[in-house]
Parts: sequence; C-alpha cells; structure tokens
Amino acid sequence: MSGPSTDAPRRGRGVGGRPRIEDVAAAAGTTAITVSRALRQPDKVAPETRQRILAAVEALGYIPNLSASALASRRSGIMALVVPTIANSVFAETVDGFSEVAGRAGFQILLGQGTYSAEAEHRLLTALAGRQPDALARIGIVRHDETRALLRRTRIPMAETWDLTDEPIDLVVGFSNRDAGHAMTRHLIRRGRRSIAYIGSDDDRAAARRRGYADALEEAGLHPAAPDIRVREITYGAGRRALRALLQLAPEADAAFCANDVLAVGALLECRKMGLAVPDRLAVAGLGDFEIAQELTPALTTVRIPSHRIGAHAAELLLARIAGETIDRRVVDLGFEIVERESA
Amino acid sequence: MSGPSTDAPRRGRGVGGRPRIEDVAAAAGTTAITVSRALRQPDKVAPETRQRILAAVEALGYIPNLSASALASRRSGIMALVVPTIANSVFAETVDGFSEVAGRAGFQILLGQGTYSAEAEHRLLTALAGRQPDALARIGIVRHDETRALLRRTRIPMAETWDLTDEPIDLVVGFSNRDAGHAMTRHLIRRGRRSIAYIGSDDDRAAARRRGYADALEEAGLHPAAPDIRVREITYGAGRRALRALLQLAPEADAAFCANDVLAVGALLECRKMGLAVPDRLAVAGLGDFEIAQELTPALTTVRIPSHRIGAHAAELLLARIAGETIDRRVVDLGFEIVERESA
DNA sequence: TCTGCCGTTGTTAGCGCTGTCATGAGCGGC
DNA sequence: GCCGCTCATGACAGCGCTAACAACGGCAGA
Repeated sequence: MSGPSTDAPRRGRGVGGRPRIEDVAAAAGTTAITVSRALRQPDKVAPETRQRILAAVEALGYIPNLSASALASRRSGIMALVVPTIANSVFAETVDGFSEVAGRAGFQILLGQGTYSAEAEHRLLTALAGRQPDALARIGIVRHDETRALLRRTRIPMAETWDLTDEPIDLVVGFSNRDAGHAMTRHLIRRGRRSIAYIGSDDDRAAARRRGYADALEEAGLHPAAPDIRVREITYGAGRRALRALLQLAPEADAAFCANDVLAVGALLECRKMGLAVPDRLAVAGLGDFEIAQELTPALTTVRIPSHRIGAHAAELLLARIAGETIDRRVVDLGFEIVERESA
Repeated sequence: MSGPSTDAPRRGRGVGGRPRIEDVAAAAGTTAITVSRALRQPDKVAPETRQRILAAVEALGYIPNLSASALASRRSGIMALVVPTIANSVFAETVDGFSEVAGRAGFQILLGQGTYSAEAEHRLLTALAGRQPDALARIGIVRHDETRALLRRTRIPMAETWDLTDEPIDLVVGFSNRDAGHAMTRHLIRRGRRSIAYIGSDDDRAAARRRGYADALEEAGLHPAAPDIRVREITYGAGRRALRALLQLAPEADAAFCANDVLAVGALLECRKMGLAVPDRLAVAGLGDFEIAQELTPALTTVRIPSHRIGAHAAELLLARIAGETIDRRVVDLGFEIVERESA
C-alpha cells in the first residue's frame, strides 16, 4: 500500500489536520506542558528551550486551541458584550472603548446583539454564558428578573452600563439618564422656554430621560407643549418627521427636547428646510453629543455622554475583578455635561 | 465531621460550582449522552425523557459548557468578524447584517478590531483562529502575504468583504471601489464639471476609489483640480477642514469627490457655512449613502453601497460553506449605484 | 560530604462534552 | 417462533490543553 497509513493512532497531526501542542513538543524535543509554559509563562522556561519551541511553533504553524485551553484552565480569555444594536452608532463608541481596553489585556470580545425581547435576551445571555466568558458587559440594565437571577448565579463578573441602578447585578457604569433629561430641560427653561416638547424613542434610556424632562417641567410649573412625540427608530428621518408632527400638534411650541442627538439633528435639518429660525423661533436640544452636533449650523446644544469612557471603564473594572481585586464602588456614575451651543 | 466532604471525587457540581451535564443526567435519571442529545437533537430522544431532562436543566440552572462542546465536537458555533474599527459607523451596517444572519443560524460572533498594522492583524487573526471559529469574515482584503498563507492553512471558511479581488483567500463579497470612484467621477464630468478635486482618507478602499477617480479624469483628458486632499480620520470635522484646504489650494475647483459620505457631509456643511453655493459654484459628491446624505439640504449625491447586504451575504455564503455546500462563485460583486441628488 | 533549595522539566489526571459503536427492547412479516 | 429492523439509550474513549504535583540536577551553605 502506498500513501500514509490510516490506522496509526497518531500521525503527528490532530483530527482537523492541525498540529497540536504535542506535535510542537515532539518537534522541539520536549513535552506538551513545557510548550504550554513557553507560550504562556515564557520566563518559566529556559531561554534555549524556549527558542527551540518557538522555532517549532513557527515551523508547524501551530495555533493553540483555545477551547481546550479554556476547558483545562477554566479561563476563556473572552469578555462578552451585549448591545441593543450595533447599526446605530450610538453605542459604537462604547463598544470601541470596551474592546480597546479588553483587547489590550489580551481578551477577545464575544458580541451579542439584541435586547429587545426579554425572552430573546435570556436565550442570548445563556448562550454567551455557556462560552464561560471571564466577564460580561451589557449596554443598559437587564430588566428581566429571571435573567438577572441567572446571571447572578453564574458569578461571572458583570457590568451593566449606560444607566445607573442601586442594585446592579454586579457592577454598573453609566450616568443618570433621568438627571440628564432633567438638566437639559432645566437649561431650556432657564433660557426662557415655556412650551417645551419631548421627542424620543421607546427604550428604557429614553423613558428615563423623559422622566427627567417631565419632572423639570413640573418643578417649574410648566406643562408639556404637546403629547410626547414617539419615534420607532432612531434615524435622522424620524427626527424630521417628528418635528413636523410636533409643529402640527403644537405650533406654539418654543423648544423641542430630543432624547437623542440623531433625532435632534433630524429635527434641526427639518427646521432649516422649513425656514424655521433656530433657536429664535424654536430651540432644539439633543442628548449624546455626537460629532455632527458641533458641525451643524446652528451647532446643536446637547448633553455630552462619556460613551467611550463608559466602555473603557467598564472593561477596566471587569479586568480588576477578574484579577481578584476588590472593587470598592459597584456603582460608578461617570456623569454628563450640558454642552451649550447655538440651537438652544 | 460536619460540612460537605471534600474528598469525594464528585460532589454533584463542577469545579466552578456550576452543574455539569452529568449532574443534569443524574437528576433526570439518565446519562450524559442522552442529555446532550436532548438539547442538541431533541427528536432523537423520547418525549418523556426529554421532558424530565428539560425539567432538570431548569431546576439546576444548567448552562452547557460550549468550550467543552467545541472541543469534543470540533464545531465551535462561533463566527469571527474582523473590522478596521467599529467606532466609525461605516461598517456598523455590515456588522449588523452579518450578525443578524449568523445569529439566526445559532452562531455567536467573535469580534476583532483593528487591521492597521500587518503585525497586529496577524496576531489578532491568529488569536481568533485559535478559537476554532467555524468561519471567519473580514472587512477589507487581507494584504499581508504571511497572514493570507496562515489563513489558507487553517482551512477555516473565510470571507473578505467590501472590496473585490481575483484571488480571495477563500471567498470575497463586495464591490469594486475603483469602479465606484470611476463612476462617480464620470458622473461629475458628464454634469459638466472640469476641475474636480479628490478628498479621501488613507486606507486601501479609499486608494482604490482614488484610482477610479484618476482613471476617469485621464479618460476625459482632465487633470485633478488640486493635489489630493488627504485626511487622517474620517470625521465631519475632517471633511470641513479638507474643504477649506481645497479652496485654498484650488479656488477655481468646481467639484469635490469625497471618498466617503462622512467627509462629503462635512464638506457640504462647510460650504453652507461659507455661503458657497452647492452645486452651482461647487459640486460635492460622496460615497456610501449614509442616512444623513438624503436628509441634508442640498441632499448629497453619492454612491450607494449595499453595506448591510455585504455582511448578510457573506454570512450566508459562510453558512453554506459550513454546511458543506459547494460555492459556485467565490467572488461575489454586489455592485453599487450612483444616487443622484442635489449636491452634484 | 551532606542537606536543602531553586530552577527546570516531566508525569498524571482530569476539564466537560460528544462521536462512535454497542446494547436492548419492541414490533411486523414470514 | 424467529429474524431483522427501528428506536431509544448507554458505555467508552478521547477532543487538546493545563493544574498540581513529582522528579531531578546543580549549587550554596553547614
């Protein structure tokens, strides 16, 4: 018979045809554990041994199987991150900050998308948890009690973000959306606005911002200029349509507080298209301080959110937790800042 | 002695304190393999057995360890995705489409960020490959030969995207950036523009678009209005500054082709701020067809790229490849479309 | 010279799951 | 009554790696 024998128990290659640690060891004239050490704790291996091993790794094109590593060591090297959606750039900065810090520490990011339905999220988080991530972060607070309980049980270090709560599952890094809405509405009132409308989407964060808006109005003895304008999707187009709707419902409104910069920018564009003077006739305020806010004319008055830092800080805390350090503050408020520009 | 014995070989819980498949089996009065089947191929297990098992899973809060599963089955259930950056919304749509299709098929997304330096990317891809992903996708073409060779050796189904090449590592799904640049430049020429400038960033895709621009000019016997305006980062502010730079270098320019909608929008905003008539005095064209392009006044003439479909289609092809289906076309050109609006 | 320690390497035994084959019960057809 | 088939379940081994401990040589100090 010609060709390679097929019944040999080991042929120097794993099942997938890829070299295993043992093959590297054989090539370097040592054993598996030493190869493992050479790659993970280089200073525990004699320099020349290490050299031989690295040469063998190079020669064979060896890539460690991290599933096996995770199984044996009980450390996956993965941090999971759950976002409502990635398509909307709102959270991209946070993802970026998170992935930057986590990546630098040698972790890989397992991305989960979608937090719309409680059931779907429960499934998603379960699946992610199955990967034994060393930490888990989520944009927003987990609402579903069953899911919260599940996550607590897993004891995976976890960070909720972009909001605050007194009882995080583990940690929370964010800011008070309610206070942000409150502060911006107060700003509008201080600027003399008396008929202020709210434009927002339907998620938890928008709801909190709306609460702040409503509270501020009440404190000032004012009433909403119109029933809330709700949008289904956070797009510039939705912002424009919302503004038209507002003017129909309450032509006398003198300010629009948009729960999101994208909506605010849309509203601003519509105002300009309609020849409606901003801020003289109508003030427009947003929330988020996306880059475009400062580039528009008139520039958008908004609330600056430390999106990037939220992600980065969450990752840092989780790294500390992974390292076994004690975290003194489980609730981290990174605050926000009113950025007063021209539109309000 | 009181308290739990510590020398029992098994105590009904895995090392991490989490239940293992065996614990579920014990609780359900069956064996590990049947539990495995009940969860993975439910119809291979008798309904009542399945019921008992699911009840036990529920009661114990069992979450399968997917590292162990991946190791044993040689299928990780992971698809890896590498993007240049997530912070820029340019690719978010693609990530979204990819993750949607992959997620629906039960795959998890391992996200890799950063393709700037060849060496860093090599490390990143190696690390990702170590996770034994069932497929790998990347935005852009992998340039580094060593990395290409590595990826070929792993035999992981792989899709490069957002560009085309005759020799993909495995598959490529995208469009011709050169042709897109060419088509838009021709459009400008057809509209009577004769002094056309180029504004772009420094990545591979922008370079290809620039080539199309240069070719189109040459075919028409025209010359660039000015030396290329290069920007370091793709932001609205960079677009505005680039436009100012252009007007300084070539006040007589009658069109600006921006390799990216973000830059084009920035340029447009700057024009409006400076009171420069668009398109009468200066035409501005972009590439990407981001949402804001159609909402601005004047609306931006641009090239529509099927960003979402690129991601979705790449995922679909990879799923087919995972399923062992034969792929007839390894190079998929999803094309582009000139969207003529008001700005050019 | 002997002891004890350190630095280096190796042996063993799993980590938790699933592929593969074996087993056994139930059933219809001859 | 027996055969062969299907369906449901189980036993066993092993995926590729690393924790934990063992072993060994060399060396300083007693």
